[in-house]
Amino acid sequence: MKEKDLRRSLSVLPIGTVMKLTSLTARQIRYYEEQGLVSPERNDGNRRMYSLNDIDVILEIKDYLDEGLNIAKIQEIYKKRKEDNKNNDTKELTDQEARKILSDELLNIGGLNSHDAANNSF
DNA sequence: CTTCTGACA
DNA sequence: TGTCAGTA
Repeated sequence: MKEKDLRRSLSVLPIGTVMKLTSLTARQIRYYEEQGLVSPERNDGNRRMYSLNDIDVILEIKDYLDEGLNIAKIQEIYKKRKEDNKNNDTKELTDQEARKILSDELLNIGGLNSHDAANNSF
């Protein structure tokens, strides 16, 4: 599985492709990099080259944003996720661990929704 | 033509 | 965020 992982980490997509794949504007994509959420390489002429991994991350960012999270929250989530990866560096994620990470992220989302006062209807 | 940085409404 | 300017 390392071959695919390596390929997935190859930065070969110009920002124009990322725009089409994520339905985001170049402005937003660059902004997310500014916030440290993605780290595209800089090949020729100082141009950003994204990897499939980056696409995945950006898509996730878009999802979180859609759920009402701000950049700060997303940064926290990724920071926590990084620490989690440090914890189990040599072994694969068990289903339980994956669940824990996901629920933890969802917890972060739910605990900070200030825009859904209407949700009190249940 | 496509992308980059900085800046302003 | 959108968008314009001046480059590379």
